Amino acid sequence: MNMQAQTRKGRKFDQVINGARNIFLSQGFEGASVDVIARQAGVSKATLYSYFPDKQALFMAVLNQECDLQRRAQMDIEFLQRDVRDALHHLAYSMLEFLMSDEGVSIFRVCVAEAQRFPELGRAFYETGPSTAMSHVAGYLSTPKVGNMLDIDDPMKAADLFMKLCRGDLMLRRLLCVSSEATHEEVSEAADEVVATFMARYRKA
Amino acid sequence: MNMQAQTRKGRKFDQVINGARNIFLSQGFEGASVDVIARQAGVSKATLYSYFPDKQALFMAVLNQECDLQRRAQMDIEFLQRDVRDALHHLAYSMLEFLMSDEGVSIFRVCVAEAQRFPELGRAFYETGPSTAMSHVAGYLSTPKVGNMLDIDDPMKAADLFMKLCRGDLMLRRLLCVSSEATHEEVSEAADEVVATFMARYRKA
DNA sequence: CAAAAACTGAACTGATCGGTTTACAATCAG
DNA sequence: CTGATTGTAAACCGATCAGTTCAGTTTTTG
Repeated sequence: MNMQAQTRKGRKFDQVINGARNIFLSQGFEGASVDVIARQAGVSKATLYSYFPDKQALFMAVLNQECDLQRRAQMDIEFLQRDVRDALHHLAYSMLEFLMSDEGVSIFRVCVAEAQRFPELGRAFYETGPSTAMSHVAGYLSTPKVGNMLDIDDPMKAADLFMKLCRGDLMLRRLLCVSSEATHEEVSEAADEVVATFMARYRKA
Repeated sequence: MNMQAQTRKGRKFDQVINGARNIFLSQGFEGASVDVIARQAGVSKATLYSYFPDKQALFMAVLNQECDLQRRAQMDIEFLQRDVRDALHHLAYSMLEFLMSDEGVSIFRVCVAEAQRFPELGRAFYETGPSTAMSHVAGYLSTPKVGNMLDIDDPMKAADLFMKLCRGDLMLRRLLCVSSEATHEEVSEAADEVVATFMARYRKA
């Protein structure tokens, strides 16, 4: 039997979560009405409430799932066997691509907006998102291959710098809806700048 | 007569704006109820509605005022007659202090949260806040005094870097309510790091 | 002091919200 | 087929919300 997960508690579970995801990420918590979520999910309100005790629980479930997605998305950073400069560029590029995507911007926006109302949420997002990403980068920066090329005393601090460099004006403009999705060229150029600055800061004396 | 400004249209105008500011900045737009705002302002709801046609107009008025404050706060960055390294440190420190303050975090949070719902808002905040700040920094970086010390080809790009360096993990943790207000030591240390990285990137060849 | 302007408090409207209930239909397991 | 599970649609509840109204009080002004 391969239906142990699908039929866990009802057929429409995924519909509910996905519908809620769409609405919450675009409207925020207060802005999203349960009726609209149910309609978007193609599900009756009663069904929705048979899965989740209340709106808040549904919200947290959506964000938790999103945090898991974030976590998994960072796993493919591991194949960094190449030249250090190339690897850093690849790292910066894929990080920028996620940060600038509609999905990345939406999640970040919602988490920042609701962090006060839902204290656990902000922490959970930080841990599964930026924090683990930073750890991964720090891990790579501790590699002997990198050590041969750059003079990094504090890998965590260096990883923080690397991520700072990725969150520039480009991302700010997206968060504030000043500009829409960036072109591949803009992103690649930004990644170049990240690498240039990072290597300048940690070049061997 | 010194009451030309106080009595412009009614005595309670400032009370209304200040009350609304408190509630909007801490609760967001949807989360703030007009009754609560009126109570916080020490004013009747009827009075509030005699000043502003609706909740949205009040919200925009508050944020516009806040943008003006931001603009004015950056004017005192001008006294930069000292040593370049000192000036950059001073710049970074005061910028970090604002970014990390309760006020700075609240404004940023609300603007990011409501940028989709109020398209003008995101742009207005970006222009009066980060954008003008960046221009000011770029202006300073174009100074001959700086030119003697550093090799800056594109001042705007350099200013973007400078500001990126200020928005690090420290600020992210505040936005997501992972940690509360930072100590002066942390801020000063962060400012050191900003200057070190910036000067490494743009050192004379 | 007197008239005008500003303000109050409370009641009220109509809409929307989160959440529940009910009476019924579809699906599925044995 | 049968009976239990799962889902639906719509009405419904109490609360809250933005915004209005109004009769009466306070403040300003001349």
